[in-house]
Amino acid sequence: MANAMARTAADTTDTTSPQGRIRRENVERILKAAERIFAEAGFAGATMADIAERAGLPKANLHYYFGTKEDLYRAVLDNILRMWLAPIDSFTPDADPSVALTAYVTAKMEASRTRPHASKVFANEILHGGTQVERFLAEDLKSLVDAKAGVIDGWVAAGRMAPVDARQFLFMIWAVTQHYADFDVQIRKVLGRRTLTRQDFAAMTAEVLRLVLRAAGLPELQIAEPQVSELEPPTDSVPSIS
Amino acid sequence: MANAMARTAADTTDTTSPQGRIRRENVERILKAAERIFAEAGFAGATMADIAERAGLPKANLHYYFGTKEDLYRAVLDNILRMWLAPIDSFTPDADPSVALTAYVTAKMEASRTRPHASKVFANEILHGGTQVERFLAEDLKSLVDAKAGVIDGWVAAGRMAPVDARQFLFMIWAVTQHYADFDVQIRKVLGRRTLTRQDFAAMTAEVLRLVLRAAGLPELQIAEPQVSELEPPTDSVPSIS
DNA sequence: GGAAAAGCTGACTGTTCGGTCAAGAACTGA
DNA sequence: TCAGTTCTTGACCGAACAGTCAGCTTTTCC
Repeated sequence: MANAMARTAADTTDTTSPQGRIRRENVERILKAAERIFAEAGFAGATMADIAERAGLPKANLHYYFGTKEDLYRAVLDNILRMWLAPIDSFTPDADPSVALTAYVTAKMEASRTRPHASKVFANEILHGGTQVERFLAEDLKSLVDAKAGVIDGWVAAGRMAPVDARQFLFMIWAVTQHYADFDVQIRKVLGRRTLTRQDFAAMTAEVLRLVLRAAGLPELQIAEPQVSELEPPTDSVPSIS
Repeated sequence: MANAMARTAADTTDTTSPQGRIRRENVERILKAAERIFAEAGFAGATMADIAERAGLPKANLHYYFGTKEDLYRAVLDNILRMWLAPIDSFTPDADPSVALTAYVTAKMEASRTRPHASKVFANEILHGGTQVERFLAEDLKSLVDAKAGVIDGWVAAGRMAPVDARQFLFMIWAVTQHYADFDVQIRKVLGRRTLTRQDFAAMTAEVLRLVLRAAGLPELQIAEPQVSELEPPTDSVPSIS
C-alpha cells in the first residue's frame, strides 16, 4: 500500500516538509507533461502511456505517484484552478476602473499566451460538464464573482463607468481572453499565420483592451509599454499542434 | 461490401434521389444522437455503444450506415459547418452596421441556445487541434472572414462605426456568443441557476448586444421584440448535463 | 408473387488501455 | 555499514471498445 501514502502527498501538493526531493521533481515533471497531453487530447483521449513518454518516465511510475488517471487529472486541474482566480484582485472599490480593467485583461491575455495548455484543460473540463470542478464553480468562483460584481456595480453607481450587467461583463472578458488560447488553431488559420508570436499577442491585447474599455464606456489608457514580464522562462509562444 | 456504398451515400449527405426513406430517417437519427454524445464526451470519450443507445439502434447498425466512428464524426462536423457560415450574410457594404451587427449577434446567440451541442462539438474539435476541419478553417472560413473584414473596414472608413481591427472584432463576437453554449455549465453555476431559459437568453442577448455595439461605437437599436423564432421545435432550452 | 436490393443484428475478434505486482535498485539516516 | 524506506520498472491482466460478419428480415420493383 505504498500508493496510499504517495497519493495523499501528491493530492495535497504539500509544500511543507523537505522529505522527498525526488518526489517533488518527478511530481512536477508528470504534472507538466499531463497538463500538455490533457490539453491536446482531453481526459478521455489522453493515455497514461502518452503522458509517461512525454514525462520521460515509465508508465508504472506515474501510477506510483498518482494512483489513477483520474487522480492525476484532478491534480492537474487543482494546479490550474489555484492560479485562475488571482488576477482579478485588481478589482477594488477604490481602484480606477480603467486601470483595473487594463490590468485584468492584460493578465488574462498573458495567461493565454504563456499557459495555453492550462486554459485548454479547463475549457475542456467545462465543455464536458465540469463534474470535476463543480464545487469550485459553485463556491469559490461564484463567491468571487458575486464580490467583484458588487465592485463593478459600485463603479457604475458612482458614474465611473457606463452601465453594464456586471456578471455578463465578466463573462465577456473571460470569453474573449480565453478564446485566444482555446481557439488558437482557428485564429491562426483564419489569419493565415503559422504561430502567434509575442508581438501578435501584444497587438491582440491592445485591440481587446480597446474593445473592452469602449464597451465599458471608458477611455483607453496610454500605456508606456505592455507589461509583458520578461522574467518568465522563454516558453515557445503558442505551440503549433501538429 | 455493402458498406462501401452505404458510406459513400452518407458521406455526401446526398439529398437527391428518393432512394432510401428508411436510410434518410435512420441517418438523421444517428446524426442527432451522435452530435449530442460527441458534445458531451468529445470524440475520444464518446463510444459507438453510447450513440447507438441514444439513437435507439443496435451498434452494428451505425456501422452499416457510417463505416467507422471517424466517418460518423466527420458527418456530424460537416452538418455543423454547413450552418456555421450562414448568419454573417447580413454584413454587406450597404447595410446599416447597427442592424447588421444586431442581426448577427442575435442569430449567433440563438444558435447557442437552440443548438448547444453543435457549438460544443465544434469547440471541442478546435480545442484539440482541429485536424478534421483544417481545410474548412484555412479556406472557407478564411475567405469569408477576409471578405467580411473588408466590409467592416469599409464601414469604418466611411465613419459609420468606430475604428476596430475587423478580424479581432469578429473573434470577439464569436468568443462571446459561443461562450454561452460552450461554457454554459460555468455560467449556470456562477449565476446559481439550474437551467438557462429562453428568457435568460433574451436578457443575455440584449446585454451582449449592448456591449458589442458600444465596442463598435454604435447606438443601441430599439428592438420591438427579440426575433426569437417560435417556429422551431420546442427544444428543451439548454439541457443540464447530469 | 418473386427475385433482387436494402436493411438488420447477435455474436464474435483483436487491440488498446488503465491498472497491478513482485522483485530489485537507490536513497536515507544513524 | 546496514536496516528501513522510497523509488523504479518490465511483465502481466482484465475490461472496454471499434469494427466485422454471416445469416436473417423487410422493402422495392417488375
